[in-house]
Amino acid sequence: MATMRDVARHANVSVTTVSFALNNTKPVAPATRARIEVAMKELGFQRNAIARALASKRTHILALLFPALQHQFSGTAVNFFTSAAAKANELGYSLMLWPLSNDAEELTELTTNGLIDGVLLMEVQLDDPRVERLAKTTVPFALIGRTREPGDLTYVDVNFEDAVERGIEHLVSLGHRNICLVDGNTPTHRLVGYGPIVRTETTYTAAMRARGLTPRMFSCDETPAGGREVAGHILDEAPETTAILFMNENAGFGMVSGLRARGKVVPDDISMLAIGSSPEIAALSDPEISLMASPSVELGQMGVEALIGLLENPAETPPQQALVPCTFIDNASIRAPR
Amino acid sequence: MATMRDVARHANVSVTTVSFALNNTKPVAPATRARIEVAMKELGFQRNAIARALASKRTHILALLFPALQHQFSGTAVNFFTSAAAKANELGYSLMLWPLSNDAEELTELTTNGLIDGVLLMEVQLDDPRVERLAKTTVPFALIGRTREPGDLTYVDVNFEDAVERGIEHLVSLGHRNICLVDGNTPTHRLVGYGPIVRTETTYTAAMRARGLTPRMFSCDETPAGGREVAGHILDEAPETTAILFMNENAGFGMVSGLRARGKVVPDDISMLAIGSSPEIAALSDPEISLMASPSVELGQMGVEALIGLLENPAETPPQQALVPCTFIDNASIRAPR
DNA sequence: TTGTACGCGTTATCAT
DNA sequence: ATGATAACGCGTACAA
Repeated sequence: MATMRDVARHANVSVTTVSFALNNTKPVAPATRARIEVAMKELGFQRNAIARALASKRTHILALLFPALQHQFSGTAVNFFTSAAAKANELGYSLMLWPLSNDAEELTELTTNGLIDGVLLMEVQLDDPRVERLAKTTVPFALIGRTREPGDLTYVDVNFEDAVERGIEHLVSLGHRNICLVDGNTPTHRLVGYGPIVRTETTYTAAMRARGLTPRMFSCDETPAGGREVAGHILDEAPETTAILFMNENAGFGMVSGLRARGKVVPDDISMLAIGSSPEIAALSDPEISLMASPSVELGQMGVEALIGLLENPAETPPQQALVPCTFIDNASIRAPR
Repeated sequence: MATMRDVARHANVSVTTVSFALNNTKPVAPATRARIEVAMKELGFQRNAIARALASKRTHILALLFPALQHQFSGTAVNFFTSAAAKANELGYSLMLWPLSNDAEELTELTTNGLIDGVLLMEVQLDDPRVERLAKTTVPFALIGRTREPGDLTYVDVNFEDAVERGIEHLVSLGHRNICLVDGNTPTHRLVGYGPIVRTETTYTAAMRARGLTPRMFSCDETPAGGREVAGHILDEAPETTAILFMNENAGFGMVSGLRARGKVVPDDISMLAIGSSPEIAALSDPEISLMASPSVELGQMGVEALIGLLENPAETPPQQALVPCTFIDNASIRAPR
């Protein structure tokens, strides 16, 4: 591998000048710059990222932290990873993957060994211990999702409130008045408080009341079996239901068949609208489920952008805080009530 | 941040000794080692990964390369990423994500800037240009999947041949004799040759012939719509079919409903067996699809292990080449023919 | 067993 | 506009 010294010699200049030319740190005479560029081509030179990092104290590496134990996390995750990594590359950064068990040690080690410039935190909970821990370090970080009180933390989150509000409005405009909500029900969610679910429940309740309608909430496991079961509950306990709003991708499949088993057809008898699902998964259902699609690609891109912004404009005010709307995709699971 | 110099001073030794103690490079007197450890604790010392890399010429960073444009790639991908990253961490490495467009430049830049120790290549095609390019560099690399002629390249791949063979055997043992194959049909697959599909078709044909049965192959888009369409073709062109072997996760959903639309029920009238699918996705179908589950977690782990083996035992013979079997999960889509 | 001193390939400071 | 030279923090001959 050719080093800057080789290039410098080859071009009859000092390494300093080569560095200036490469980084545009200081003006370099066009003629010398040309010589340098020729030398670089001839030697196939490429700057050593490690030496660069050691001298400049910036590695241009970002860490993507996510819980090692996934729950649902299906179609959206890959899109998210991919778009985040692509955007990072585009901006001259690399993205590192850190599946963390809930071990505190790891996190501190990771953030203090000088390998990374910043951290992107996925699957943020309402009261996330990782956030508190990171806040004590000096490593810049951005959240995907947000805590209960984000303060001036940098974050990018899905605008579930907006999605629920628009979803209900759409259903109501079609004539639905008995709309129930079904969400997930894992131990994690109930214990630590999973933002999307809590915010969705809150918004749902408020949006229904604001229209003089009665909120009816159900929960079930994030499995088709859970969906079949809850379908029965809904028909038993809220038989007047004409539309179901749900943020439980996997259970959706079971709900369709659970309803069918009881003689109810989607969408003829009951409409269904998924919140925060992915188009790929929703399209697998029969009928294809209409959904408020989670903006996973945008989330990945914006998260990276926000973090890099934080790194490169240290004292930016105000902090980057973005709520990204879902996209309504009207497939075949909604129609006006009879 | 405390450096080794600080620790050395604090413990009244030289940095050399600290380094020896940390790396076990040379023996260190128990007493000195104790003093050093105390000093490290008190100062909260942690080695700087970058300086370490610069001096040792090993970054302990691996790159995971995958095509930026995904096709199917759903449930398995997240598991794969996660398990690979976790295994890397466990072995003292970090995993970097590189969604590459098919741009040659990027690849060479990436491999010559000294940032990574080795490369893990995903979604390897039968004649993969990336492999040829990498072979010309000095960067060690391992394949997930394999080329037509892997030679002595290090790779880990799914044993599709075994999965198909076992799948057919299972169906035949239940009495099925008219088993057709459905696979994917994207431009990429047809043009460059996608190993899993080619190998599956070959094995399927051979396995059928070996049993005196007639192979019938169909292809369709990797969408539910594609599945519905091909279901019609199958009923028209091969009405004697009693079982369908398919490696087209998304189309599977469409096939079930396409068959049902023509009055055929899975599994009563026709059995279905997915090859290389994921349990999560297969469970979403109604009935739940029986499958040969892709060993994505093992693949991620083994790929990383193989690569690290290559890095740390430079002249290992023979090269690590592993074929990982699928796991048969018998859900509810198979039964004996009438 | 421990220490001295140099090298790794850049960036950054201070001259010129 | 360009150049010497000192960091950056750690690994490792070589010496003692």
